[in-house]
Amino acid sequence: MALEHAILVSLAERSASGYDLARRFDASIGNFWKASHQQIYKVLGRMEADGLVASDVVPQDGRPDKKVYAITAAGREELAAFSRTPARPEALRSELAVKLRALPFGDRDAIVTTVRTRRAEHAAKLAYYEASAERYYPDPSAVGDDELGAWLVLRGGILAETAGVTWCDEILQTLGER
Amino acid sequence: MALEHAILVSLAERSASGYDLARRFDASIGNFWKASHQQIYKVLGRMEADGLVASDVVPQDGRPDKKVYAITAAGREELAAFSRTPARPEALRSELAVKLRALPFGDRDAIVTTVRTRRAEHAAKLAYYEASAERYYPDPSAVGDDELGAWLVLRGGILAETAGVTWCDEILQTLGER
DNA sequence: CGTTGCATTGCAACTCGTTGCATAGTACGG
DNA sequence: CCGTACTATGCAACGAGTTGCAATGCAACG
Repeated sequence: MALEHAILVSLAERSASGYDLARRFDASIGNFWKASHQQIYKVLGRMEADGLVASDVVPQDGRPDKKVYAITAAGREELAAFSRTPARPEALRSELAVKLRALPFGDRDAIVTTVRTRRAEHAAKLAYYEASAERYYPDPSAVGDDELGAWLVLRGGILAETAGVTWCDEILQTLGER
Repeated sequence: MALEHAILVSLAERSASGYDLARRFDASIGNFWKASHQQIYKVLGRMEADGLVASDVVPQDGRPDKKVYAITAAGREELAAFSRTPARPEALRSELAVKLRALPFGDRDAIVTTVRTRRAEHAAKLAYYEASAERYYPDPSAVGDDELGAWLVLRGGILAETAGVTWCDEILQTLGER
């Protein structure tokens, strides 16, 4: 389970409440690892029971209390141990691929529409990633050592989304020709 | 749930037993949608109860009996309906990305080793896809209409694996320089 | 003859993640 | 004043998928 480790990374960078984490997952970290707030609360509870994180209730005025979580020494150890385990090959699951193979048995126009939508999604993410890169790392050779991971992940996102756009274009062109 | 639909596609192309399906998923279809044999048997059972597939026990000599599944009319309808529904955005999950963000808190050398392994996996898959393309579709402009889906999926695999290799190379180069 | 491996089906227990719902106070626009 | 939206936490039920195990019989290897 890598959600646990994604949370540990996020908390190692900065302590946060479950709510904060959910928003971070919606933004930066969620670009490569999605999680709903329910899942985050659930996992945080177990992680606290396991001693990987510790919480501190912070009262606020005008708002509900916050439970701010911080990573513990055991959590840092777990994170280091995680970095030492080899990543197992990722199971890729492409619903679009299933739909494409369903071409002879399905509705061609509907599938084309789906591909167009998918293309737009890839293009939007790509634009977002490129804007982030431009904004935070205008000079790639000057990226600090502690930002290196984030920068490389961003690069991965750009490469993946570019490939996604290219694929969709190829599909649309091929299907358009026939 | 798209496993159901991947099975329907596979059975629409040709009837098969659960065991056969598991092997197909290990080979062609599994390149974009993995499934274990247990999962396949479970889903097949439910699909039969739902009337999407029908089974026929075929005795064999020297081997256990086979339960050969065929798609039903209702199954074909379901497949057509599936092709009409828009695919929802895929949640990408990259364990490698989590490890990269863990760089400042983990073991750099171990992460580099992981990336090397991952690069080799991407390269192997890419070589396999390219060999398949060369073998089955030597002339892309001559791909038949009924093979179109499979061909486009193969192209998607090639694009994705190429992007994976490129990403790994970038990571290794960047980390090697520092 | 024993072991390993293939062919074939399946169950049980578990983890991971999703969906839907509940609660509760504050703030803001119409 | 009413509805909507944001901050904040969480439970319950379900569905999807993994891991581990079991059974049976044949073939091939050593």
